[in-house]
Parts: sequence; structure tokens; C-alpha cells
Amino acid sequence: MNPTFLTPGNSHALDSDLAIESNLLALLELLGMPPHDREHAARQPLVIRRIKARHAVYQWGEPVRALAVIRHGSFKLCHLDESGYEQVSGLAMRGDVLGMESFDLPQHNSDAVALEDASVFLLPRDQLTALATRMPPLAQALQQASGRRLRQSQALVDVLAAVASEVRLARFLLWHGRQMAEDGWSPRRLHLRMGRRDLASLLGVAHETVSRSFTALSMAGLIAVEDRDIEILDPLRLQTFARNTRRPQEESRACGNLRPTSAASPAASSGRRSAYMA
Amino acid sequence: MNPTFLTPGNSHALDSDLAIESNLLALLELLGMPPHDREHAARQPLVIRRIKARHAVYQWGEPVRALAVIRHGSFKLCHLDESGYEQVSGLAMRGDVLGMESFDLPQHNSDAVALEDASVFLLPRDQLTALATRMPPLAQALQQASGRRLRQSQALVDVLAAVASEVRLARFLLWHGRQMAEDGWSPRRLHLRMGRRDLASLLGVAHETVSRSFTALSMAGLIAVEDRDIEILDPLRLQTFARNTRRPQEESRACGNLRPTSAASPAASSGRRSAYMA
DNA sequence: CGCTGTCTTGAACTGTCTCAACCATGGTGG
DNA sequence: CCACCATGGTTGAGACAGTTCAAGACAGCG
Repeated sequence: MNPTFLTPGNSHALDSDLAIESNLLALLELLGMPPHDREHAARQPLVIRRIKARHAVYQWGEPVRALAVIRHGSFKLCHLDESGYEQVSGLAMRGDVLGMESFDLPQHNSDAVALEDASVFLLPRDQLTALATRMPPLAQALQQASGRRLRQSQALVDVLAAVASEVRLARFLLWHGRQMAEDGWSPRRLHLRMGRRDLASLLGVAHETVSRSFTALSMAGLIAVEDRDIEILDPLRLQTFARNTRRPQEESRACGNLRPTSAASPAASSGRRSAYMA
Repeated sequence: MNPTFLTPGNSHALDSDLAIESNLLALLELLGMPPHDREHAARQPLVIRRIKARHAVYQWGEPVRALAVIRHGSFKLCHLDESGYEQVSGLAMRGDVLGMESFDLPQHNSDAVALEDASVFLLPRDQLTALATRMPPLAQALQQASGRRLRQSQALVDVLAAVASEVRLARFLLWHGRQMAEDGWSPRRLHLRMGRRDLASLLGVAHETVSRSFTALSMAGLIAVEDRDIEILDPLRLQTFARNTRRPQEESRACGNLRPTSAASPAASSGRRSAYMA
């Protein structure tokens, strides 16, 4: 049924079962291009592929055949390092382009796994240059998307650069909130699509530490946590807290370490749902 | 904000003092393109700009005016975070393109600072699209460069993902060695262009820890250190050591923790030159 | 020469990792 | 229906490693 399980049958991912025809018009809209050249675009056929949760659009070692523009859903970029540890190295959402990091290579150098049911526009490599030259807006859109992915990658480095795990988490939440806001969602109510384990990998800490950081931030009243639904209660304090790159130094007085402070009610945990909740 | 903090007169960076004429031919060679369309390329004028060590090609907040392709020298990409801490978020060398991360933005979102005297080809933004459409090889080269920068950024995430500081350093050295090898240099003899402080920022650790990690690796006989000149003595062992993503676990026996081991001669340090040296 | 900047080393503290439980949930099958 | 397991999340305890603070050595330079 599913020719795109994580392992078998995924090699011919692009000649997919669930392919639908669409046109370039929708893609340009998705990429935020102004509606020029709509006439050309509308006539240009395009393939949509659906990906089920936990399945990959492409995997490490697979030949590179196309770019994939995310239509809906979100993906994690990851790869197994030599010791068998799954390193998550990025997140991608609606409007992001998958596959750029290995587009000039014969084979993919990472996996792109759907965190939920998702769909993408496919831009086959062999058609792309022709398409781009015929349609300057597309080329421009892709360039823009490339820049955005580069910035996201750098933003991730910023997240990783914080030493304290709570700061890392705080930065991640704020960054993710901003991402959501760009799509018109509330920057304060987040739904994490990944489990603690993946999040830990992304943040570069142990998954237990992620748990503890969540509790710490929520005990401090900065966020509310309910499983994978996060609400940012106090964006300003969270923001100033996230500034602490190194140990609380000068301006830490404002909202420095919440370690010794706020050792308030252990909030008699009655199970995982109500574990913390300001 | 002070547009010229690091260096005076840098605000009008692009209408530079030291501008020289060249042509596209050299650029395409630099970017590794096969010598097609040489005739067109040779006729296309191009501007070279020289940048002195510690000066910036562009800085945060500056309007984006051009891409810069590194002709010689190397750069660090960085930005001051809100707490005034300089976060280094990347490294760029010969053949890399600077400015892509903000090319679709009105203003730069990071600094690109020369680590030594350097020079770059300038590709003004307003001429670029025209150039690219007229010269497909250039467009392709830029796409390729974009992919490479993306991969570098992900590689950095990999480096940061390691928990142990020595592993981070080991991974960085190996990665840097590979970079050098791509340019035809030896992957075993490295000259670091950045100080311990910048390196620490890049690796996400304290600069003292970088020092200690260098000593640890050299005491283990994996590398030899002489100030900023590093020699990789045992690439294989270094490589297996760099695999340790998390705490020394299963395969750590092979070349796991070098902490309790190799507590050999403190090597009576007679100054910084000969501090460690296998 | 003293200055400053870079690098190294030492000692104490403390945060994070690891190992180990525990709880809740969801699915499976007897 | 419930026992059973697998999965994902939370929490505790101890050890170790990285940070921080502090000091010192050396090189370059005005």
C-alpha cells in the first residue's frame, strides 16, 4: 500500500503513487511571488506528491531528482551519523524548499522526513533550468527560498550557541513562534510536531534535559506546556531570558537565572497532562 | 547604530577604494565551471575589491548591494547577539559566495569579516539577474555555491551537535581539513585563521575549553599544535574519536575517552609555542 | 618599558549527562 | 474487557565535564 515506507520502495519516490497535477501558479503564490506572468504560470503543469507522517521525501544516498516545495505539513532534515545517532539538523515548513542542500550533488546527503501528513510540489531537476530561464519569477522565488533556508540554518546555529539548555529551548520556541507568525499563525500558541527526542537532537541536549527545561520555563511562568502544545505566556520575559548566551552576567538581573528563584509549588503532578501548567 | 564600528570608511564598502577591473572568466574558473562560453565571459567586466584583515565586506544592517565571491583569503560570518556577545556562525573560504543569506533582503543580517587580507569579486545585485540570464553557466555556478554554503551550515550544526568539547574540536578540524583538501591543500596541515576566542564562539564553548581541548587532543597524540598551526598526526584515530556524538558508549573502547588515559608527561610547558606538541 | 591581546593553566562550582525508575497512553490480542 | 507490551514523557540521584573566576606566560607594539 505504502510504497514509501521509511526503507523499502522509497527509491522511486518521485514517480509517486499519489501524484496530482497542478500548475506553477499555485507554486508562485506559495513562494510569495507577486502575481506577474500568471498566464504562463497557469499553463505550466506541475506535480504534487503527498507524503504520510514519518515517511521521507528523500533519503541519504538517494539520487537527486527534484526540488520539493512544501505545500502543507512540516519536515525534519536529519541524517544518521556514523555512530547510528539520528542527528536532526533542521526544520522546514510551508513554503520552504527541500533538497537545495544537495541539488548540485549526485546524491542526497540527508533525509527529509515528514513530521505529519504533508504534500509538496515537485520540481524535477532536468526541467528546472529550462523552467527557470523561461520564467524569471520562478528563478527569483527559488533564490529567495535559498536565502531563507540559509538564514534558518544560521538561526539554528544561534540556538545551539546558547550554553544553558533552558536558553536553547527558549530561543527555539521564540524562533519557532516567529516562523509560525510568518505564516499568519499566532506566534504564541505553538504545536510542536516533533517528540522530545527529536527536539533534543535538534537542540543538542539529552531528551531528559528537554523535559526538565520545559518544566523550568513553565515553573517560571514563561510558558505553559501541555504535551506538545506550548503557549508562550510572557513573550517579553522569555525574550530577555533567551538573550543569555553565556552565564548570567551583567544584564541577567532583569530575568537572569531562574534556577534558585521560583522554586515554588511543585504543583503536585497528577500525571503527564497536567504535569506543568503555570 | 554605528555603521563603521569594526573599521573606518567601511560604510560605503562597495564603491571601494581599492577596486580593480577583471572579467567573468576568472570568476567562472574560481567557481569551478568548465570553460564554456569563455568568449562571452572574457568580455564581461567585473570588479575586484580588496579587504584588509579584520575589516568587513559587509556588516549587519547595511543595505545589500552585491554578492561577493572570495578570490583569496577567508572570512568569518558573525553577528553581535543582543547581549553584546559576538556569535560566529560560519566560515567561508576561496570560492565561497558571501551575502547569499541576505540577498533577498533589503539589509544584511550578519557581518562578513576578513580573517586575513583578502579579495573578492563583486556581483552587484542589480546587474546579477541580467548577467545570469545572459550567462547560464554563471547562474548554475551560483546555484552550486548556494548548495555548498547550505551544506557547510549543516556541517556546522553537526559540529555543534557533539556534546564533548574535544569531539567538537576534532570534528571541526576534520571538516576544515576536508575544506582545505578541496582547494588542493593538505588536509593534515591546517593553519587556523581565527583566534581561540572566535573558534570558541564557533564551537559553542568557552575559549578556555578550546585551549584544554587542544591540549587533550595533542596529549593523546592525535594532533600537534603550534599556536594556530595544527597538524593532524593520526587522521584515522581522530576520525573514530570524532564519531562520539554522545558520551563514550559502545565503540568508545576503540578510541573513546582520552580523559583518564594518556595522562602522560605534563611536558613541562616552556611558554606558549611549545605548550603541546605530541 | 609597560601596555594590550592571545593563549594557557589552575581550582571551585554547577549544570548536564547518564542510568534508572515511574506514569500515562495506545494498540494488540487473548 | 483486561493483561500485556511498546512508546513517549517526566522525574530522581550521582558522576563528570564545562563554565567561571583568577592568575600567569609570552608576543607584538606604541
